[in-house]
Amino acid sequence: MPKQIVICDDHLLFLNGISELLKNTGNNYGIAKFSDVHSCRQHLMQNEADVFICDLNINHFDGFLLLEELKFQLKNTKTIILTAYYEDFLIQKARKLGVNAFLKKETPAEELISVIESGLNKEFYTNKSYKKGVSVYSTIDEPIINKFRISRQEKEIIKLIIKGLTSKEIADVLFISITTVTTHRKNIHRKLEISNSSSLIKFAHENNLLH
Amino acid sequence: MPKQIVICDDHLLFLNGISELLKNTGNNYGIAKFSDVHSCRQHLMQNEADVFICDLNINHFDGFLLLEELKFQLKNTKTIILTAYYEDFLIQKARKLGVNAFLKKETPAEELISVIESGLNKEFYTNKSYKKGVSVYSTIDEPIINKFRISRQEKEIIKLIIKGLTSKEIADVLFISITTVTTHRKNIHRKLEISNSSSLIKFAHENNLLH
DNA sequence: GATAAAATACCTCTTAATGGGTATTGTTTG
DNA sequence: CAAACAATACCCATTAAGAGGTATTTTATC
Repeated sequence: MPKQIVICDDHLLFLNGISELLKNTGNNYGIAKFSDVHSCRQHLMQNEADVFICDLNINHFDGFLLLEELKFQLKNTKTIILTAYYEDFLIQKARKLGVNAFLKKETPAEELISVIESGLNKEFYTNKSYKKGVSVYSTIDEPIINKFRISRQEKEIIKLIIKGLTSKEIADVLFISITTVTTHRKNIHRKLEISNSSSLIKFAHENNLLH
Repeated sequence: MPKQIVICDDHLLFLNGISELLKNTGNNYGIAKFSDVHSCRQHLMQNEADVFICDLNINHFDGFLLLEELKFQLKNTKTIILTAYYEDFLIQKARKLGVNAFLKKETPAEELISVIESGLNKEFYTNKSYKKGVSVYSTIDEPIINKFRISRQEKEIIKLIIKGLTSKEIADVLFISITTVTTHRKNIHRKLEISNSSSLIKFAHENNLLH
């Protein structure tokens, strides 16, 4: 199930840029983007979002106001403030408002994605260089792929399965025998404790091991 | 020959976002991105760029200074200032400095690309409606499912396939015969012009039809 | 150089999926 | 009320995938 992400930022290039960025993570996010508060509010009142990312200063409209207004609609939504203004009092205000994360726009994409992907809990996250006694999302999970000891070639085959290739086609593009592909698929299934390719693809998507 | 574009902005998300945006235009741009002035300067002194996009305020370093410093290296380069600060005096300053365009970050991607693609001349461009300030923009990626005439039950079955269920299991949870499930799968394949469940899942993810 | 891990490949058997049909019963809609 | 669509269900045959093995070669790694 892809996460539904709503982004509100009046910087169109930023809005489109971040949207492309998230689309290309392979996480298959459903993305709704808004550059004005009004249509964004309307959307959030009618649709449940998993993640809501917003700027603080959207066409001179206070992002905090929007968050307060939509407090009820956003109770099951991870809220992330993404802004150029990272003053301590703003961070504290966000925290009190129940915002889940406060990120500056200098944040590396990896960090943003890890915040998006971490479970919705009631902890508060902000960029590490600005933590002052605030709790930080505890773990940036090390690649699950290592945990399951999926090898390079196995990973390669997973990618091709996800692309929709059959074992025969995979054998052809990797210049190996179809029986070898079969063996790899078998080993992958054993390691991940699954028994069909749909579950494999599900696993791959959930654990973000697709590039 | 693909255009070589150099981008300098300390907002990493913006930097990466805009980079993805430009990569996905199909214009085959060569893109070098920098979040600090020093490595950017070094790059520009050694490599010729077709387009140089920079912020004015890169880690508190004045973008104008960088442009002045590199005036000689940039004589054949289209220079674009892309910034959140669009004060009149900044625009005039940029103009005097020989900058080719001054864009605010609210600029639509199309406008940026058209500036990049327009020939290098000595004219000066800035956003036409920059006094008005209100650029409204919102899109929600509309379900492609209607286009392919996937029915409610077919969609239900797609969702269960994605969950990793077999036809037998799907039949059980939907209280229908396994042959019915088979028929539905067949019809789905025909409509989407695919021939295995991996491709189906890929399609579903790409077109965001899983919720 | 020994050992472990990875990659290769085959055999056999079973189960699942796919693609070609046909056909009945509702449901919706112009 | 027809016509179109959706949902149901079965037949047939073929192909693909999955699960149990075994086994050789190549590649790291200690």
